[in-house]
Amino acid sequence: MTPAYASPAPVSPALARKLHREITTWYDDAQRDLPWRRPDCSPWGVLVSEIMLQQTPVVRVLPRWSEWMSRWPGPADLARAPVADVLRAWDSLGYPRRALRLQAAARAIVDQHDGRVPADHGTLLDLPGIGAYTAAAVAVFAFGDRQTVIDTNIRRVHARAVTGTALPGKTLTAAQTRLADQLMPRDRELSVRWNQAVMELGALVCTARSPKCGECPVATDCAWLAAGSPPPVDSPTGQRWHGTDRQVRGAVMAVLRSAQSAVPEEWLTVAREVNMPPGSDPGVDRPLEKLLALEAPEDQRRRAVDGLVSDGLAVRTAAGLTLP
DNA sequence: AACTCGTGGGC
DNA sequence: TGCCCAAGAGT
Repeated sequence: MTPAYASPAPVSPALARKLHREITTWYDDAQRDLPWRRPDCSPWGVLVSEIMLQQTPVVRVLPRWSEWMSRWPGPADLARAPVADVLRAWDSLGYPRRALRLQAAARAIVDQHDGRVPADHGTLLDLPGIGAYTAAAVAVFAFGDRQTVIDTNIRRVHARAVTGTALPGKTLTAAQTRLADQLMPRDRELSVRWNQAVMELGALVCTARSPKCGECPVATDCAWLAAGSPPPVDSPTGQRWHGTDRQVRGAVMAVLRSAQSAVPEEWLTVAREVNMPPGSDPGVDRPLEKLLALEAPEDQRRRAVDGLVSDGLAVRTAAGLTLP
């Protein structure tokens, strides 16, 4: 009986060892000098970087991470910070509830783990905002554990080099997890470098668009290249961004971050012809104009505001909306 | 399993 | 310009 699910062809130990050698050797020279990779970076610094890097490019994270770490060097520092300060420090990194969850994780670390970042994968998984990827990443990069790290870069490298497809698809499959496990070096220290190296290869060379196959250390092993670099099978187009609740939420959050005082809710929900607010609150004018310029009806704006309130990203007061 | 949740840069 | 993408998590 053939199982109903597709099982990946096993990777020969010889090929696996060749990939380990070629990619980790490449990494020794090519790796970027990122602050959260330095030996003196604390586990907390690694955790903060991993949360910020969720769906957010490295170049945008770098300055925010540095400010964040000098302001809140440890979990206890962040745990006692005002939420509004946290959301303003998050700035425009996007997905601001990550900032809320990071602070919730800091409080859990203080309350339940004596103020120290847990080293155990399962314990990390229980913290808010930490899923399978981030738990593995912290266990590996902060504590040198042997865990299989699977992010979008690693999935793409595996898809091309081993499976022979251009892109891995949107969701992580069980077959991809099995393949990643198969490819993991048995040796703990090598496995740590392997995780780092494959991720870096995906970020710098084996990129989603215009991969630099001429610079790839495993070009001669690559199943996708050998197959003639077939184009990706087109995936269903996702939701448009223009005119969505998300766009409105983002614009409202930008107003609240820049506001010195509560913002009347009508300013945030009116669709057109607003009496532009008096310039008494310098800084809000620009984000307020951007919000107003969006093509979104009032009911959508109200829905977006309600969503922010129910997510704890904003609070209603008598004077209007503010950060928590 | 399919959706939601921000933001800005590249092509 | 419009679309795709970036060290995902939670529901």
